[in-house]
Amino acid sequence: MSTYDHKQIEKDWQKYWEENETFRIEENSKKEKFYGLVEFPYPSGVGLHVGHVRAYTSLEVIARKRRLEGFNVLFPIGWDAFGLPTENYAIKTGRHPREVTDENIAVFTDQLKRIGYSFDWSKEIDTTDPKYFKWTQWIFLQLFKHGLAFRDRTYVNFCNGCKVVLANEDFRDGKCDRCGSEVVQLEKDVWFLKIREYAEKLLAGLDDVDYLPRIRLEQENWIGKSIGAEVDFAIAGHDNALRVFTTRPDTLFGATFMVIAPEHPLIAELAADITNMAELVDYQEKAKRKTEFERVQLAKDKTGVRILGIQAINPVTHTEIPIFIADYVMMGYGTGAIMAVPGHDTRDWEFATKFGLPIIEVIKGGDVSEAAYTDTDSGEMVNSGFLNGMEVKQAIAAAISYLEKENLGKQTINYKMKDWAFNRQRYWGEPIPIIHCPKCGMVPVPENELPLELPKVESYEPTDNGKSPLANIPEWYQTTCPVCGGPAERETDTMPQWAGSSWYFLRYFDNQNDDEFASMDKMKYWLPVDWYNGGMEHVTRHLLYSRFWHQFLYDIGLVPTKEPYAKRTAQGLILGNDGDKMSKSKGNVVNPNEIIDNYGADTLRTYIMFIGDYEKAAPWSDNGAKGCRRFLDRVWKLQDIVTDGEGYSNGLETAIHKTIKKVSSDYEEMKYNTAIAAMMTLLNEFNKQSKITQDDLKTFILLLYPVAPHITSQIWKEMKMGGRLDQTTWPQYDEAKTVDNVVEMAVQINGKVRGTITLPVDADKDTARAIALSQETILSYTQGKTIVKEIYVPGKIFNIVVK
RNA sequence: GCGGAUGUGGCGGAAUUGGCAGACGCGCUAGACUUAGGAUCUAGUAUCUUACGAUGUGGGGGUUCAAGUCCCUUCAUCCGCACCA
Repeated sequence: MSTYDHKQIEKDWQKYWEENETFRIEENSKKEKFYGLVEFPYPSGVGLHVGHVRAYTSLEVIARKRRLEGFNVLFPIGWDAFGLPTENYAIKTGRHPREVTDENIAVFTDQLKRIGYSFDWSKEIDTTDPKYFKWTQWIFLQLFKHGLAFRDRTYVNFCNGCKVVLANEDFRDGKCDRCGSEVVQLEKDVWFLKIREYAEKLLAGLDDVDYLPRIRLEQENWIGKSIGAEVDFAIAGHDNALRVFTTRPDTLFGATFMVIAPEHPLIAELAADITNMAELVDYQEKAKRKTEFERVQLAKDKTGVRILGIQAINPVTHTEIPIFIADYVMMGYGTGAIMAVPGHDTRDWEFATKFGLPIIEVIKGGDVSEAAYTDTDSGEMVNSGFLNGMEVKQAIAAAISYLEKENLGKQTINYKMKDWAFNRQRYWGEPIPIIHCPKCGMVPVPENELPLELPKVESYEPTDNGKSPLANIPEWYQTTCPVCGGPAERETDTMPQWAGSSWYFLRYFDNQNDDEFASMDKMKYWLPVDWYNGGMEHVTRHLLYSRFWHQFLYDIGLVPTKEPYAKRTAQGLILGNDGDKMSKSKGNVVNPNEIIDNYGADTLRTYIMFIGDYEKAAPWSDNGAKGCRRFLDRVWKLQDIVTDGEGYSNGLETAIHKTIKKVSSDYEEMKYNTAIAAMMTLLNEFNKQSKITQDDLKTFILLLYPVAPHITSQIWKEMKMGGRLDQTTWPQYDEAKTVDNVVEMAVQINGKVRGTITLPVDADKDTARAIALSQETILSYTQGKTIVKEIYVPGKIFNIVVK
């Protein structure tokens, strides 16, 4: 027998698959399809991470299995290649991002091929390819034309290091996610997409798909729906009303003051009546200088300023109450104003205590002089006029119907999710295809002029004022208006990185199409994605953004399914061997290439699938990887013990049928670790037998093939098992043959195991008792005692209760 | 603060509807083969105990013939959201 030379074997088979186009999809196939999608990588300079390997190998296993099950399988890969790291690197080294990107893609491609993934490379896509982003821009224009893209002047988060405006999601703790620099507030005109209009659809759509529960939950939290009421508080002596959002209209009688966000427009509206304007402006200035992080995280001590000169009127008690500005109220949520109920809200209670404001108990149960009483999901209303004596739920309904009857308010739904800040002030992104005309306003670039490409320039460094580098290139941004023909300027912002990934799954199966982003016929065949796997870090933003685009495209009749992904799963992190998150600074990064060189791609794949519970984080272990190499060595050596004989060996038949069943279902449930454990167990059985038939080995090889395709293909070839392994069919099991005829069963006395008996699986209780009591040790426990009860579960347990 | 999850050997982790806890792998121990072993093979490996046996799935309590699994309570860790009105 030849030796297991992983380098040669893997090289040979990768070449064979490439030359034979083994994994190319069938066009116009009558076969049932399977679309397995993995999150396409950002091709960074550092190369592939073992985390990618975990994410990709799982669906790789499913894809290879599906092909053997007769499906037409689409398992594609591409590049999410716009983005800051490439641009930053390009600036640093004075090279063009295009060049850097191509280089990185080449590195990633080589690595993915060396792992032996069964991607259909003819369907590769690249978000930075003009032929691709033509359609990203085109979809943006459809959003614009349907009123879902708009510009608004707001305060944005500007990173001093990257010189770029960040979405709320792109920084944490006041520091930029990418460079760690401080993030400050800057006023700017930016693009938004109205994802909030799709909040309800995005929630409802979750009922039609199969996402892991924790994924669904994170999406629901992110959308953050809450049902409450909007209530108008009149301003004494004015026609103006101050509108608040509250989830607890039942506590209206306890509202003793109001708080509005520092940016609230009411201040400007009533400036004439306000007597302490200077003080308010001072507070506004201070608030503006705080980042959102400081307002939220650091401002534990409530600050605020009372607005002098105006008073609100509580619509149910008709008493005049003061109005404050305070930065614990956010302009971005609800109406930017609240009615403060200090008796039952901790923040309001702190504020009221600090400013000496009245605190009224309206729900029985606590002591509001000591602390806010917030255990108020139920309880009895007090001090609340017509609500007195009611239960909370009843009171909420009663309050709302009162407000609606009196025209003071109405039931309202609010969402935490904000509109999607859709812009970057950088070079390496899709240009937003809009032209600003002094006469016609914002005009879309005509669709036949797409793609709107980036100018080829020397300098693409960011400006200091928060404008895109494109704003430094007059020959690019100076243009004529497509409507009036007059001089006009192009939008110089580019799209955020989330853009290209919001629709990429629609492009794979029709990646050469220049007339439409994808043909309807092909979409009708391939959509939806049957199974989408990726990281937990993308289950809110990316998943919601792409579902939003897809639902929009569905609404305008351009895609055939409401939801893009039928099923979504997520893998756990792979940690360094010290149990910490892998990072360069900790020096605990595992390079997949090293494993491939030393042990082979099959070992890498097997170990990463074996490492632990797929959904949980697991620390890398070099010894664990070595153990998997040992396993494959032992698999290779099975060739030595194959002897003549048809079918399965007598002593192995049940074990083989059991293993087929277990491996088949474990793969589907992403329990790769136990599937591999089951194959290891079967291997041990084989070796105990010291000889096996060709059919024993054949089934084993097929089960292992999706995980370790190179070694299994080679064994298949060397053992002359017939035809091509990649064209054979997945092994079947016979349910009847998965159960042992004779079982070993524990015998318990009073619930404690005192011995085991061997008996036919379908033996009755009397038989079991006879065999059990024929054993001395068991008899010694029953002698002199009375058997009061016998529990016999065939095939499981025999428990004798004695007194 | 709110929401979710997870606690099992020295380590990663297994355990249908409650039915022999610790599968499988790592590590470790002993032996075999070897010039050698950081290769390979064989055997062993939860804890306490000389043994019989007892104990054991974060802690405490409960249901049951039987609990890692069900119920109550408590602690710890991780993740998500977070002055969200």
